[in-house]
Amino acid sequence: MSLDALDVRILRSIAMKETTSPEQIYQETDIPKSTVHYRIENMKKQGVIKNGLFEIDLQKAGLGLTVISEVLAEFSEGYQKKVGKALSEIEGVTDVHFTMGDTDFIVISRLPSRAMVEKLIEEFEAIDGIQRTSSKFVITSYKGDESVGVFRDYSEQTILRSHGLDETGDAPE
Amino acid sequence: MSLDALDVRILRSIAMKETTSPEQIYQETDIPKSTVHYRIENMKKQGVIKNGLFEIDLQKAGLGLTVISEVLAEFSEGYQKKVGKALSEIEGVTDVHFTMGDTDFIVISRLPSRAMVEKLIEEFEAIDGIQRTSSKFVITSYKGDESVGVFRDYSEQTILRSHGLDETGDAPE
DNA sequence: TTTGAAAAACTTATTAC
DNA sequence: GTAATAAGTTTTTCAAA
Repeated sequence: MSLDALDVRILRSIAMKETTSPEQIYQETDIPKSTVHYRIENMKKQGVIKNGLFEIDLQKAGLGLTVISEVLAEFSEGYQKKVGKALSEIEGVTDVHFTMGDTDFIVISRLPSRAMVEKLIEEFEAIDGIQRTSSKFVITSYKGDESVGVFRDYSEQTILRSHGLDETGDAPE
Repeated sequence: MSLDALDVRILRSIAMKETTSPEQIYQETDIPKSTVHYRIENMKKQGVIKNGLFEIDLQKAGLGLTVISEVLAEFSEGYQKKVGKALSEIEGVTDVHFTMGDTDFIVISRLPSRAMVEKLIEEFEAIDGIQRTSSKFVITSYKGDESVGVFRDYSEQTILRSHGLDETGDAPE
């Protein structure tokens, strides 16, 4: 199953406006209620949308690659908050935990493809105060592999590309 | 803000039946629709429930302690799946990722209190094939500190106790 | 705070384009 | 895939306890 531009716009709207109401999704996206309804039912059938709370299956939504990173930052007054926020804003990052001990941050990211990992690491290292990062790939997630809010964490473009589509929703030539 | 027995039953029902519909919650819990509605509105006002998709604020729900554990397991045929499942079933565990590299599993748990950490580690180490674990506390989560499904991961008892209540929902003598 | 019943709002199905 | 409408359900409100 592959999502198209309409699906992605609907899923993003669900995540951004935090609603599942066809009426509200219509107001946000201008996609007619009846179409919204039709698409959502389809995505349910195909397992992309998992329940009445509209949890998203990350695999099926094209975000099947999970990366766990340890991020070491240098100490300076108030650095923790600044770095924490900067990490949170990187596309694909879904969890940022500041921990006790020598590692500082544990960051979890969901990406469409291996190609985006390099970009992710670069963005980590571009943050002022970050000293060192160490990332590992997740092979299988036995728990915690769905999410309600992920679509907040990506541009429409990124998701479309992960399904082999350009911004219009057509396959690029 | 503190949840009571009714709130907890409603939140669990939302997580288990995967719905936010007052009608369905009523069928599961026997709490009248209008009461369900009243309680949900209250929890929204207080920030326990965060949006139309009913994401739960873990802090406010009494699950504010996050623990990240590395779990090293010994290799044997098919051990990965067995251990992954066993880890997933431990109360409080919300994420289990099997990774490339020497660490094997990264496990994330949400707990009501420090008192439950010891129990958690014991349960890890009781699993057949687990060699070594290393856990750290999360001090602040800059992202990823809400969840739709958490209430699936606890018994009603555990949540009630974390709010200083016994199984009837009354404060114990 | 709880509740049952009434009113209001919304979703879903249907039809035609 | 869209649009409009009608039918069916559901949520939400409300006044009383």
